[in-house]
Amino acid sequence: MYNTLTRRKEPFVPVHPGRVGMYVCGPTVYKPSHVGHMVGPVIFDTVKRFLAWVGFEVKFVVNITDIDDKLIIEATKQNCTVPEIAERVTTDYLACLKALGVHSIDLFPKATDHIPEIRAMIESLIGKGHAYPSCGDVYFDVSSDADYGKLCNRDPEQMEAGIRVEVSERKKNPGDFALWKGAKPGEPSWPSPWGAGRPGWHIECSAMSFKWLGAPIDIHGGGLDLQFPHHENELAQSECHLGHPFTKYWMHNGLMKTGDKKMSKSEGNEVVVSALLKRFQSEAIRYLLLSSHYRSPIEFSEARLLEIGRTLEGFQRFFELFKRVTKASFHELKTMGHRDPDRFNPSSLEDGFSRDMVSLAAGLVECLADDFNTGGAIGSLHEMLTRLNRFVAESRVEETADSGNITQLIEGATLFRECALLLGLFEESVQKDPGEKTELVDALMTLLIELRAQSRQAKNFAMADHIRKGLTSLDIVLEDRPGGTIWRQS
RNA sequence: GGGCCCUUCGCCAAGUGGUAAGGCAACGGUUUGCAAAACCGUUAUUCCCCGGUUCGAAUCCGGGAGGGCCCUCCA
Repeated sequence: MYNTLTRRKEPFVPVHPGRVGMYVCGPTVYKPSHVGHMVGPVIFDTVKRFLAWVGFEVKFVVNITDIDDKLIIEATKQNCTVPEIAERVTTDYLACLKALGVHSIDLFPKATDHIPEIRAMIESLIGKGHAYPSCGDVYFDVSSDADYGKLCNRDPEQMEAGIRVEVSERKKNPGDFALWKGAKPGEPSWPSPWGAGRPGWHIECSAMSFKWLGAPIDIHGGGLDLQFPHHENELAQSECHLGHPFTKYWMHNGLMKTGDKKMSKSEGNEVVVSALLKRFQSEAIRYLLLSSHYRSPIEFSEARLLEIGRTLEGFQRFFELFKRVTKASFHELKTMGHRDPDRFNPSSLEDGFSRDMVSLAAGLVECLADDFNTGGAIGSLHEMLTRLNRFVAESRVEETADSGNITQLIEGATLFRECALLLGLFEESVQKDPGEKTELVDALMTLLIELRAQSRQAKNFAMADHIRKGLTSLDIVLEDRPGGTIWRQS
């Protein structure tokens, strides 16, 4: 995997054999999640799926930052309390994750539940000479850390030249950052040796990651925009506190763009997930996020989502075909759920369908093993789909219902499902716009299909085509399959 | 001023020294009464440009052009 700290790909060797601790920076919960917030969770969910499948025991933690200046401002604006905002936005965030198939996060610790740990860490940093109280605040002293800037490869002096915010009088060096912020009247606060206040922005992640994952942890992830200052500062304060490394592998995902600009709450160009989910299937959103490499920027557009919708229909049709032929539901196929080297070894098989499927699956695994190349893996998924469809066509299993072929088809589809689940795709069957399809519609369709079948039998193709064209104008497509005519809404 | 990164078919996109995956779109073919779906085939002798290294480069090095992100709000 690519490690931001070393700026190159490295073999993944966890700190403790067999176990992996992964911490990903979650949201500051002051505004509903936009699609950009989903990139990291979906990527790291996939990372965990893969690592777990390979055999590691993975603990995956995503924090919720529920106290911050932004929350205080938002609460004032909405005339409610900070916890109310935090609660509401957190609920939205969790619902979005669930919709996108992000199920692998083990814990969502909240900053406000870790004030004692945060205070203790600040005390330790002051004790070691890395931090100093100043007018009710406490700052981290950047000049006390010789390594400062190592994550982002930056020289503190050079950074001053590009500084674009006012430097507070309370700081010793312009690069110093707040560990603790004294409260102004009316602001939410907690007692501390430096006066009532709240934690600064970066300290909560350090404190929570130590508490829930220990140190050093294996993987620390987040968006590219967190690299500086958030992660640089986390790294500095953590290593000064610990006296040893904080994180072995740093992973950063690319940012989402709209119209060539970064999507962000402050740009005001964000596409809110909950609204998007009303108009597009969640699967298409997940597919979009996984279709390019996680370190690249992703351009968001509805046109692209629509295109992916067409792509997904091809998979959907296969699942329906699979059910018609095997009488089994693709979404209920039992997979192994872990790596079995024998099953991913094509050389042990004779030429043919099974061998092709295994070799495509092995290719997919190789993609994921190479810095989580989900785009390449999706390519393999498409090739597997084509191979499955080709098998159905060549074996004529739809007409013959040959039991040997059915067994092979089920095996192939099971392998495909195992691969798709590594990406979190096709987990559940997609119900297409329910409500339209009622018993009455079903009965009427059966009648029309029967009438058309009779017309065709009588060679009255004009009538048969009239029926089909009429249905087409109602967005209903008929397909004459070997086992009879089927219909679907387009 | 400094740091990081990107540029591959009409669009999206994989590929990190061994001779260009995949998707969408388009066009042929098989199939079909005709369709639909599916399958097969075609669509980049070429990877922003110019040099260099190498038996061999989209991949490495140097230079140039264009674009993005970051330098204390951000996933």
